[in-house]
Amino acid sequence: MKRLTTEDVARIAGVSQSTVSRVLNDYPYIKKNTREKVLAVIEELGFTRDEIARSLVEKRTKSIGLILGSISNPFFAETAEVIIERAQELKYDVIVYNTGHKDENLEQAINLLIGKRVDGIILTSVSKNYTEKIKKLHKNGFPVLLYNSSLDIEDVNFIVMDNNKGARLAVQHLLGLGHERIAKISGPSKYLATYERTMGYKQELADNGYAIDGDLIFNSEFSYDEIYSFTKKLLKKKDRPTAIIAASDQMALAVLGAASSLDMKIPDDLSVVGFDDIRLASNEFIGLTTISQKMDQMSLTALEKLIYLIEHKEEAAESIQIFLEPELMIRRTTGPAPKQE
Amino acid sequence: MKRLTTEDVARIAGVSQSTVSRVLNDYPYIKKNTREKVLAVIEELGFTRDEIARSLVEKRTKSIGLILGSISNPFFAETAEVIIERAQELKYDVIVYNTGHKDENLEQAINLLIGKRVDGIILTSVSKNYTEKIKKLHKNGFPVLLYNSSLDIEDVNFIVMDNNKGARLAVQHLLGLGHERIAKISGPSKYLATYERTMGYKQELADNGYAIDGDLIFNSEFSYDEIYSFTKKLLKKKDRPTAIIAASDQMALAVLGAASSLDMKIPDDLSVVGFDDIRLASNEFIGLTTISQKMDQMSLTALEKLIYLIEHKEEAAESIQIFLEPELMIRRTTGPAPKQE
DNA sequence: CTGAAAGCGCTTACAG
DNA sequence: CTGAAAGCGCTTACAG
Repeated sequence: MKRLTTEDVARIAGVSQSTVSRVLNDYPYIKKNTREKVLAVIEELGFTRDEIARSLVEKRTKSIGLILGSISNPFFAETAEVIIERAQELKYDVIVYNTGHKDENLEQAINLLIGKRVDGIILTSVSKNYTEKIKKLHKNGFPVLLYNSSLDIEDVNFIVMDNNKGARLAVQHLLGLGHERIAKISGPSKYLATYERTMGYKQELADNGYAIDGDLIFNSEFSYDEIYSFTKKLLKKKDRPTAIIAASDQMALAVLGAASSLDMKIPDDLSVVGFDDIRLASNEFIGLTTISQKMDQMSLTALEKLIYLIEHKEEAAESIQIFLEPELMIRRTTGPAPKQE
Repeated sequence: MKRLTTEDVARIAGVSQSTVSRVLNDYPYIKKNTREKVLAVIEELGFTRDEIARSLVEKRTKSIGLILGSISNPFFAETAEVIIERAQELKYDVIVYNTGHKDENLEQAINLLIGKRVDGIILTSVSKNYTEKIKKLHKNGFPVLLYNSSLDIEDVNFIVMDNNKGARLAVQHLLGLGHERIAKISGPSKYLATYERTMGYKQELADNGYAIDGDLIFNSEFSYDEIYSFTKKLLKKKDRPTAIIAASDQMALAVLGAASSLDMKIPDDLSVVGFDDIRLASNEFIGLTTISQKMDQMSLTALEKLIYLIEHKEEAAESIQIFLEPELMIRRTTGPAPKQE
C-alpha cells in the first residue's frame, strides 16, 4: 500500500499541506474549525506522520543508542529495562546493540548509530582501548555517557560505582568470616571497572597482611563456560580457596553452578560473593551475597543525564562524572570459613 | 559542530554531489581515479552518511521494532540477544520497546514504531484484545511477526510452541512422580500462550481422572510480588499442593523464592516446573525442571522470517505460522511426591 | 489564520 | 563515466 502523507490529508481536508503540518505540531494560531477538520481526516484515514522526514528537517531523531555488553546478562537486561521505559516516557526510543564484549562490535555499533543520527549514546563496557574514540565524540559535542565504565580522563561523561571500594567490602566481609584463601574471578582487565575490582581485592588483602596468590585470580573474558571450568579446576585443588569473589553476579552464578556440580554445599563448603545485585540475587532460593551497584538508580540517572546533555547542549560546560557508593548485601551464599581438615 | 554532507565531500574532492553518492553506493561505472579521490576525502573528513536522509528516499529504514513484555525477564532478554545479534549481521538495527505487559503500551509502541518507519515488527506477548489491530497491519502488507504468541486467525504470522502439549508434559512428569495435588501459576488468560498452558494442564489432569481444583490455579499478571505472596499463602494451607507448575521460568523462580522463604526443601517438600528453559535453568545451582521452548531456535527463526517478509513482500502469499515442539527438561526441582503425613 | 515555497541530505532517472 | 535536477515527506520563515 502507498503510505499517506500530509499532502493526502491536506487534499481531502481541503487545506494546504502546511496547515496540516501546523495542526500536527499544535501550532496555536489555527482556526478551531480548520483544526478539527484536519484532525477528523487524520483520524479517518489513520494517518501517521513520517518521523523520518521530520527528523531530517529538525536535525534530531528522538532516538538514542544503547550499547550493551551482553543483554542476556541480567545486569544489562535490568539496566536496559529501566532505560527503555524512562526513555519512552520522555518520548525517545532506544536502538539497542549487543557487542558480546567485542571491541570491533563496539566500534561498529558507534558508527552505525551515528549514521542513524541518534541524538546520543549510552555505552557500557568500554575498554581502555577506546579512550581516543570516546574523547573525539565528546569533543565534537556528541552526547555520550559511559555506564558502569569510566575512563581516566576529563573529557568524558560517565556514571560508575566506586569499584575499588566495592571489592574491598567484599574482602572485608569474607575476612571477617574467617576466610583466608579467597579467589577472585575477574573480568578482562581492559575494562576499568573490572580492573579496579581486582585492584581493590588485592589492596584490601595486602592491607590486612595477606600475600596475593596469582593462582587464585582468573582474568577471563565474560564467558560462562570458561569461568565454569576454571572454577571446577580450582575447587578440586588440594589448597582450594574457601571463598570466591566474582566480578559480577552472572559470574557468581557460574561459580555456584560449578561448585554445585561438584556437590559442594553453599556456604558450608564455599562462600561466594557477586557484584551488581541483580534482582535474582535477593530471591530466597538463590540468596546471593553481593555488592550492590544500585542499578535502578544508576540506569535511571544515566538516561536522564544523557537526555539532559541532548537537550541542553549549549549549556553543558562541564563533563558529567558521577560516582556511586557500593553497598554490601549479605545473604545466603556466604558463611563462616569451613574448618580446614 | 555542523555535520558534514555529501555536498561538503564533493566540494573538497572537486566532483559533484551525485558522484559522491554513487561512490557511497558502490555504483560500478566510476573512474577508479575519481572513486579513490572521493574515498580519500571521506576518510580524511571522517564523513558518515546520513542514513535518515537515505531512508527518506529509499523508503526503508533498515530498522526493525522489537516489542517485549519485560526485558528483565531472561526469557525476553535471551530472545532479544539472539534477535539483535542476528539483525546486526543482516545490517538491521533494532528498536526495543518494553511494554511491562500493558496493553496500552503495546498499542503505543506499535504506533510509534510505525511513525519511525521501521521495516517490520516482532511482537511478543500479544493479547487477544489486539487481534483486530494485528490483522489490519497484516492486511496493509506491513511485516509483523508474533513471537511466542499466536492468534486464532489466518491473516497473521507467528512462531509459537505447542503450549498445550508442553503443559501436558509437565503434568505427566509430576503425575509419574506420584504428585496428586498440582498447582498452576498461570499468566493472564488474555494471552493465548498462557491460556493454552492452563488448558493443557486441565486437560491432562482430567484425562487422568483428576478433578480440577480452582483453588490451585492462580491467574495473575506477571508480577513477581503477586506470585510470591500467592504461593506463600498456598503453601501454608493444610491441603497444600506438593507440586507447582509455573507458566514461565521467571514465575517458577518466584515460586522457589516463596518456598525457600518458608524453609521448604526443593524437591523434597515441593516440586516445581517452569516453562521456557532460560539459561539459568540448567545452571546446577538452580537446576530447574522446565519445558523447553527452544528459545535460540525460536528467536533466530523469528528474526529471519521477519527479514524475509520485509525483503520479499511481493512474493509473500501465505502467512507464516510455525509451531515448535516442546521438550521436558528434567532437573533438580522435581522429585517424588512427599509421603503425606 | 493560512498558503506557496525553500530546504533538510540523500538517491537516481535523465542527459550528455 | 559524470553532472544537474527532481523528489522523498516533512517544518517553518515569509507574505498576505
